[in-house]
Amino acid sequence: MSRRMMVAHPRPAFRTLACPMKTDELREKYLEFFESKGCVRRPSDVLVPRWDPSVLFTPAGMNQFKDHFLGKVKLDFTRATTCQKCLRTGDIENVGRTAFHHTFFEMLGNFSFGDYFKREAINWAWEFLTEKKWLGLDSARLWVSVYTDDDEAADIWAKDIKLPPAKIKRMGEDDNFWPASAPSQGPDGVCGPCSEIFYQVDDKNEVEIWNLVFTQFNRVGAPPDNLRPLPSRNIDTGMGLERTASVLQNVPSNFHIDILLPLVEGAGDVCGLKYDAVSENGRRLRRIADHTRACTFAIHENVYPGPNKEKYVVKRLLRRAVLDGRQMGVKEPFLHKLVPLVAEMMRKPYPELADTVTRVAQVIETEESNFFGTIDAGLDRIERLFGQMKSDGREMVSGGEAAEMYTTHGFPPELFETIAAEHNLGFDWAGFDQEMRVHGEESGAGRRTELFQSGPLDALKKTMHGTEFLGYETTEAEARVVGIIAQDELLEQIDEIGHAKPVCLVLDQTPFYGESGGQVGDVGDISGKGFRFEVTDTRKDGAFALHLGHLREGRIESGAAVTARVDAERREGIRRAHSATHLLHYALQKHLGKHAQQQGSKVDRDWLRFDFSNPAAVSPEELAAIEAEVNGLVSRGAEICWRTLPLAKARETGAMMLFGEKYPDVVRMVSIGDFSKELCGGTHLDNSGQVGLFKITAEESVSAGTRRVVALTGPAALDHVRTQEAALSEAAGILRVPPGEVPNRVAALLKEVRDLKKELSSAPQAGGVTAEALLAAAKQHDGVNVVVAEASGADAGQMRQLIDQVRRKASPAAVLLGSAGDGKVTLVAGVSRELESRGLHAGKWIKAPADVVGGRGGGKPDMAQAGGKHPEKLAEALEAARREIAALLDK
RNA sequence: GGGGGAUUAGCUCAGUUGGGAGAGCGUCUGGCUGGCAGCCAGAAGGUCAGGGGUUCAAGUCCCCUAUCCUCCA
Repeated sequence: MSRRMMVAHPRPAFRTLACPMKTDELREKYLEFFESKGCVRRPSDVLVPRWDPSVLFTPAGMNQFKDHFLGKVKLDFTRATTCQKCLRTGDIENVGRTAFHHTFFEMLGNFSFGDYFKREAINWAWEFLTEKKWLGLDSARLWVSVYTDDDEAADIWAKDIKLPPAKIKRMGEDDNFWPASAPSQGPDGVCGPCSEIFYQVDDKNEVEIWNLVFTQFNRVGAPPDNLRPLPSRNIDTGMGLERTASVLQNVPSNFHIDILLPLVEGAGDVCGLKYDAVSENGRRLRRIADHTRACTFAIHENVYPGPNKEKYVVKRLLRRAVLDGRQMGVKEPFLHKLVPLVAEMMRKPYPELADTVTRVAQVIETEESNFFGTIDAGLDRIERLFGQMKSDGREMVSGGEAAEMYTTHGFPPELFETIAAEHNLGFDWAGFDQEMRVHGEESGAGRRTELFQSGPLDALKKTMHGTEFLGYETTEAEARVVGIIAQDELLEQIDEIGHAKPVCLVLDQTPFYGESGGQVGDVGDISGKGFRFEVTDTRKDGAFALHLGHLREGRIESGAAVTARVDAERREGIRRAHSATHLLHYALQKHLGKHAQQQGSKVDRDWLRFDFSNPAAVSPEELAAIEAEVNGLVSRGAEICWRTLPLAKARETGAMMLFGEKYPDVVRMVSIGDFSKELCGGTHLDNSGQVGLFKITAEESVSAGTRRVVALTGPAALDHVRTQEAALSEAAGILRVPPGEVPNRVAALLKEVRDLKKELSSAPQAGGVTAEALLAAAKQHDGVNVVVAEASGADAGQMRQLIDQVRRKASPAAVLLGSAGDGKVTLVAGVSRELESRGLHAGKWIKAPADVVGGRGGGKPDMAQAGGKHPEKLAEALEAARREIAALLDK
């Protein structure tokens, strides 16, 4: 993206076209046009591609086709077109400042996988842009760029399109190559030149609206001669939806198109301001609109604000937008009010947003409140800091202080600066930036995973669609070995018994369930002529089931016929837990409300963990009701069945589906009785009665707004109940009461213990020594009551109390007590406060006796404490104390 | 994944070179009082997150664990 297109401030909107094309219309026309060219229209991929570890968010239209481009999958089609929702944070600083930067945006694309190439891509782009039937843009305002030595593309623009040479600019690899600067700087791999199409708005402003990427090379190493032609050349184009809409609608900023302007103005409404495009607040409102849109989509896909990865991005976007509001004077959560408007603006292409408006708004509101809380806590801290600065005579908040407030307490520097200015104090931005750089380095630059990974399965993926799953009907089946993978390599055979690392077998078909949808993978064994392989876990890679385990006997060759046997008893437990999970999901929604949607789930052998959204802890009463509900459904013996159907049909039936989850075109729907319908690939019971018993064992928090329930089924549930029962009856036995009386008895015992403790500590004497007795033994010395005595059996606390009593009753007094026991000596000394002025110091006094017993000590002037290791010398120590106090008083 | 911070009464938090566990709010009791956080007096309430170590002595210093907050990747 070139920087020339940036404008400091968008001009106010003006409309000259009588009936400019709506954004929704543009999106539809684009897809329609490329369908007419033979492209298959595919839905937008999810915004958060959990299957792709190399990115946090979908950054471009081609992302969902990575494997297609690399020939890693068997192709069902060779031409495609999409409108893809994307999120990028690379240029986040520019959002709101320029006319064309977003975090969230949509990209219109057409793609060719070894099918059409430059000529078609260029001709069709031009046709779509200029033909009256499509966009009908004035061709005089269009010009293009091509890669410096891409004569082929330049030729097509010149000869086919008949663009004059002045309108074909040649640019270098930093502008017109993908990835940028790839020839000289890498990375190695698939790459190619590109050609950009610009629209000239006026004398000064231009907009890049379309980028055509021609992936035709494989880069190998450093130049020269490092670009090798690819046998199969691809097309990857991206047209910015918002940019093109701004051109069509003749508005100077993306933020003023029909699907964004209402949102910007709405942001003004919830902040109590009128939108003014050229003001500072205008910039803030645009940023709020953008970030809210981005977060609404991300949260819709169940990415909640959190401490790392994509969750952190959402959190940062939200807080930035809230800060903008706060800087404009808003002191209460407001962002969440914009969610319905986002859903409304995006209703045409993404109707599903409407289903989650309430939940998304609630998540945002919670985060807003948290952030306001963070700010309030920070304000207290800043108040103290300012006080300190005033007394130190400092007038500038240092970078270190600002950075600490930000990195440790989350207090935004922009707000810090504002508040400092209100107190007539400066703010050291340069120092702050420096500190943040250091912090960033300390946090370490995380290794980035390679964009295009290759694996041992790639060869298989080119020839097979995947492993056929037979596990719904059976736990045992005949199959053929199609792949053996050990140490990341595809092998023809393996005969090493007891490989240290697990080996992976791929079969053409299998009864083994690979871990997915929360259900754990199956275990069991795979055997054939002369060998046995123990399966310890089953996972999935795309449509392939990977049987992980160890060879126990013989030798396996690729192509061998095998019998695959799942541990059927374990599978039974998993089935019970999985069906019970669906029952629980239903019961939670019935008792807590529709918002109690699944957030995550783990299904193991007669054990399940279920996370769901709920604002607060589930009360014990509600929990009991939910458990009873599930057991009621179990005893009803409802039939469980499943069928496959098109995704759209499934949605119509109202089946439970997870928002933002990537579902295939044909889905499997599991129904229990007439109440539960969920899209699910897991293995289930035939009848709900087979669950046996359902027992909730825990309810806890996972993160803000999400609760977790852990439960057991079948034999495990029964075991759990029995264990609890046994513990209770054992306790009852010890207490010699019936089990029902245990709580009362324990409460009574606790009270008794507490009362006895209190009685003991408030006893007027400790170790047989009383304050009165000590007073009686007091010796007058120079008008001071001096008491030095042994208080055997008293601990330090009790001796302190005794000293206090003596001091109160016979001030002025100097008291030192000692007690011996268990190999050590404890000494405590105290003097009346008025004696401090005579130079008396308990801490100094106590040193003399402490020396005698081989210890040290110290304390405050009026009370000190010491200890030693020679109990037998206590008497000697006390004598030393008497001498010392006499000396001190005589001074 | 890394850095910083927190964890003390029901809640919000103080707690200085290691040496008597505190405040405000809330609760309870008694008294006073026409109001908007009523006022006065008194009381109850603590495994200072858990575990280990250093020390005569640890809320305080060191190590480990857990949970939470926060920034960065």
